[in-house]
Amino acid sequence: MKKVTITDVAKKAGVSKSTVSQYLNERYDYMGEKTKERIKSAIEDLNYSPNYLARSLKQKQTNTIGVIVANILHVFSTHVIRSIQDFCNERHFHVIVCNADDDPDKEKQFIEMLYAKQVDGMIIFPTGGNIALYKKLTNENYPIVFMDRIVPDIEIDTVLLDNKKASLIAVNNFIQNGYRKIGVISPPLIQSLTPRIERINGYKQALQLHDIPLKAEYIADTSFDKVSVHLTRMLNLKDPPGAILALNDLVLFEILAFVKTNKIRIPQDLAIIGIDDVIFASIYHPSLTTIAQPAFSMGKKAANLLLTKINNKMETGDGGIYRFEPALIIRESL
Amino acid sequence: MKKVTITDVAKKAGVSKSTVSQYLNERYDYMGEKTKERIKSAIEDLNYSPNYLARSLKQKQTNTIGVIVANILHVFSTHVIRSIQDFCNERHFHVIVCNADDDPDKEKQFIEMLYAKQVDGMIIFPTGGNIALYKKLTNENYPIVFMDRIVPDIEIDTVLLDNKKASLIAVNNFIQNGYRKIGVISPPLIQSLTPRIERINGYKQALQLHDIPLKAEYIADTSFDKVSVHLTRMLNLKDPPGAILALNDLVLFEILAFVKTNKIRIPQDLAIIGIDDVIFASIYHPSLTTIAQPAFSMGKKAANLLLTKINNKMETGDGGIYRFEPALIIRESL
DNA sequence: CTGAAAGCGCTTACAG
DNA sequence: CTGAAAGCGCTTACAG
Repeated sequence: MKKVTITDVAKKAGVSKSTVSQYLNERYDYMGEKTKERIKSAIEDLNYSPNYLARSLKQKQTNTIGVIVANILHVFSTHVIRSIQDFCNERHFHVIVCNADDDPDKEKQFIEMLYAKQVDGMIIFPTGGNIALYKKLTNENYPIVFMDRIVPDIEIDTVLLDNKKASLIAVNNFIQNGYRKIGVISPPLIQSLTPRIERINGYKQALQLHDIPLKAEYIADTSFDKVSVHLTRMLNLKDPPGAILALNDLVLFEILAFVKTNKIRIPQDLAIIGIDDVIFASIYHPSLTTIAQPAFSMGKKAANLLLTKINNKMETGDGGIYRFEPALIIRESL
Repeated sequence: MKKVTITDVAKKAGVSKSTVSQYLNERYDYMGEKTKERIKSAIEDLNYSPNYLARSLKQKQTNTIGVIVANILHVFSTHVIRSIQDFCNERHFHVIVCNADDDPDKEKQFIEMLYAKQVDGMIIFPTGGNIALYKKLTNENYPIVFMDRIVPDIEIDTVLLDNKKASLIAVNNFIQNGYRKIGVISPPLIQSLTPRIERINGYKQALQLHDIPLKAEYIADTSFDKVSVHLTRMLNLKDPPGAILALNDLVLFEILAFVKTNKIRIPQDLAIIGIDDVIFASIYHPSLTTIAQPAFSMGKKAANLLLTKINNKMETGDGGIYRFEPALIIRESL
């Protein structure tokens, strides 16, 4: 079953390959009607489907982009990916998604693979562990957009949440509702992970603005499997927090698991706000007040920035930072 | 910023392109040590990265597969995709995911695009609306695996849940717990959507096995936005059901939303089992008894079948049906 | 209005 | 042990 090529079509239609190619690319400018017809029916008869690989090789454009996500387990990643796909598919771009699993080595491999496959550009949730590689790509003007995390000293457009504001809003909301003993649980505070750092800073700043002294015992920075340990510790303090800010969806999940096994009542025993609007927030009992990231807008923005770069062959971008507004969704958990 | 090609490397190393190519493909059989070294350092000096597009064109293999999912909103789809990706990435295959959105036209477009891009094979959650196209591909021995849905009269390997059994297990569990008035809510029963049809049949069969007469009023087949309407109707029956089987995750979600707004207590007022083990099942209050699909094994199986076909250039498969066992996860919702 | 020719960046028999 | 040549399936100036 050998594939039918443009040569077969040309032969069948009694014209040259060039003419068939013109036809395929809709450059009809000077093409005779009968020629068009003959090519059309030859294509149908032979059931010809052009080989985009060959075209891409020649045109140096694959109409494909790569997305390398640091960790696919976050709802945020999922939503961003979906929105990138929607945006790109409408514009006849394909997207290849890779999950780096927070591992810089994997990230490196994926970047190199995608690059070798000649994808026209990449949207990366950077692990932060491949500075040299990021630099190399920007130096040669390769289209890249970063998502969610800022990499210092690199001139790449970056789309992310106004993370500090997310925490500010959350803490303010607690305070407005009468809570002053406010704890926070964060995943490990690694310097390169912008959202965590900024959110913790926002939390601290918000307390200071309200003249509430920071308490180290109210702050936990922990891997997911140890969330319950820290909660136990906090809630057994002489003066335990009455409210907890969950720094992201996975932390929130662990907190809710803890709450369930320990029969803690929300919000009577513990008020909760989570950053990331998890899908079950509205049906949970009580429904959960959350800070939503506009993941769809953010994905769309990143895709738009990238495709614009690809189409205009502009410089890789000025390292602009595009901040998106978090949205407080008030429900019943405080 | 022109790209460096194999010709540049050859020139720099003072050998021919052929030799560089041999080197790249690790055919060192007869290659002199000094030659190897020279090529190696030339590659490093020039920062050369081979163009896989050109290689693919020549070798007629792209090391990329396509996945076309009927509807990405289901957890099941998400998990299957993740598992396909993991499996493929380990084997240095890339995957391009497309969401057909339950629209046969979109599905057709995606199939044709992916085909034109020369992906080595596809895993499809078929909408069922493109029989001619599926046939065409199998006729030319193109590697395809179907997921989740059976398309009649087509010889394509298909991986799916033992759906009937899923319902049987659920209904049996209700009965063992003393429930005999058991309702079911299903998304629209379109003939081509195997899971729904089989699950409804399983539900009916299970009742018959226990000599419980079927009641049409206990069965709702409805779009998601009308789930609450049907629930209202059912629960206002003179003899309302005391238990409800949610046929998939999205239906379950709607039921839980209804339960919340109407302050219905689970399981006292209504017992629930959902097919699909939603992520929040364990932390929900009460935690939810579900029937889990082994989505990861299923994705892996599909990927494995496909890659085997691709590597062996075997016939497109005998139309084997690979059924996976549903697993009852007992929690507290009945 | 259409065709011949060169070329995209590789790989692969084959010759020596 | 290495190189010249042909070819993968397209596109694109350019000639006529």
